[in-house]
Amino acid sequence: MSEVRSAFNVSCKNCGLQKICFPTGLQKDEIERLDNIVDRRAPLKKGQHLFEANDNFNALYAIRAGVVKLYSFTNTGEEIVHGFYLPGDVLGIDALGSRRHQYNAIALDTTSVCSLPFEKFSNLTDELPQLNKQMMNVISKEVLDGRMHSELLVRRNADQRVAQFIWNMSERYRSRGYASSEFRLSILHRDVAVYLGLTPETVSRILAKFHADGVATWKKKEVVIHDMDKLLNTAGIQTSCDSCNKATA
Amino acid sequence: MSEVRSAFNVSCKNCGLQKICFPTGLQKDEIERLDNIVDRRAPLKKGQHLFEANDNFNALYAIRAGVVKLYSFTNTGEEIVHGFYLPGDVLGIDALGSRRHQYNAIALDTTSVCSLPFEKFSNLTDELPQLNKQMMNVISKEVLDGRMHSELLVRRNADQRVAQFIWNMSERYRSRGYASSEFRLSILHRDVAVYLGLTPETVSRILAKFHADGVATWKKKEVVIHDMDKLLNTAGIQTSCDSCNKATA
DNA sequence: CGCGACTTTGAAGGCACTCAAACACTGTGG
DNA sequence: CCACAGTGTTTGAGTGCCTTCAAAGTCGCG
Repeated sequence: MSEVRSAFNVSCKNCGLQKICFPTGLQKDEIERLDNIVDRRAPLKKGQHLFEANDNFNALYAIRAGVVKLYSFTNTGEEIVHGFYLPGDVLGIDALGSRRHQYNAIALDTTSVCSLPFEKFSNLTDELPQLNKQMMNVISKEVLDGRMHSELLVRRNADQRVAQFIWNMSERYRSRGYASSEFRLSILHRDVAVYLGLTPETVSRILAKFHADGVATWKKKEVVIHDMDKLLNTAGIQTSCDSCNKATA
Repeated sequence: MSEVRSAFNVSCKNCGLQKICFPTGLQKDEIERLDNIVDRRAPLKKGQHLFEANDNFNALYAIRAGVVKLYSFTNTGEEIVHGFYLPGDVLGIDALGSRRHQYNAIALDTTSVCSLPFEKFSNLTDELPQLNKQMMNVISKEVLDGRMHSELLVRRNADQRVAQFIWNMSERYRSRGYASSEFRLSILHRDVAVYLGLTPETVSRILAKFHADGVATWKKKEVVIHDMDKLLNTAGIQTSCDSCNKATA
């Protein structure tokens, strides 16, 4: 526990997430300036909200540890899950335009965040071109993430959706330097189902099949990928297709 | 024809789309500076690409007249339609991070755009805070648009999707000052189907039903909404639900 | 231990897809 | 001006995937 506690208070320059988060490409003294405006609060407990829809927009949040679910509701009261945010990811982009949060952000596990008061951060981006560029990258990532989500929901069957979700999580852990074929995932199957536009029952059946087929196992928050090729195949992702996105007509 | 031609060369300060596009909130002299960097090209003919996936990112594009479809392909060669862009909308956000376009943008009709060379534009945003803010709004809109698209694809049946699409288009025309219950829509049913994650056959059947039920008619690029309440009802949109997005658990 | 929340498993049904064929519209060339 | 090809739309019949509903099973925590 003390080990975890200490991890909560690391400064940007000593943070292992530099490559993912805002400091990317910044000089040492620039990181220091960023560091100075970062507000490190006490970690959120599981079930606590980082912000809620309609809250005033005060800050961007960089996740240091844990998982956050971004969600809202339809007019009929059904939950919509927009995404899951891992260490190094940035939350709050949804409020940039209106200065009010559009969605709810809830911790799915004990979660620690770095808060970046937007006024100060905005002033800093004016002075540091590299930080401004990185801000663009972060926003751009948010846009592409949304598109990827849509892509997942269009004309992909349930098997492909679940397989792609597992693969995507694996990739995100890999890019952060963690094991990619075996990792802990504090996300309920129920939440994944909603995210993928499926029912919990369907997800359960598919995970059972994946387990039986030796593709991957997801039990009790522990994910193990047994056969990456099979997983990619099930997801409908061929690795050798460079010109797929090229316009043809 | 000469009437159309002249519309292609209007400067920002005389453009009817100020409220939608970048000039929002800018002072007269600021609009002039923006005007100076705008590159107004010859209109695109139907079927011409504004840019294609993997193209270098040179400029943002503001649509002055016409319609543009943003699309790509899955690894299996199926088309994915990300959205349709109307006059006043801004295209090219997808390339902000990587400096390469991620998707293809094709004109669905004769289309005129204002090109904003990104280097110059970027320098200008550094000098004009209001423009920078408006840039944030534009990007933010792109993010929310993506989320709305995902929302449409999750747990909404075919009827609701089509109804919501028609309503959405109607709203977009209304916000631009055009008639909202009767408008021209140069989008193929086929493209709408792909955008909504449906087949053309399904869309056709639903439009036939909407016509029979006196909800709306869409024939030969002409959309007429007969009963807005019925349409909203079919789309599953109740207008009186302020607290729907509020977190409850 | 016992409760609540989540997950698993089974059976039945419906919505949207697939396949197929006819129909309508558009532009082109004879 | 008409014939005709190409593309998009409509309509019908049959099927399959995923949902829905229901109930039992498991996990986590006070």
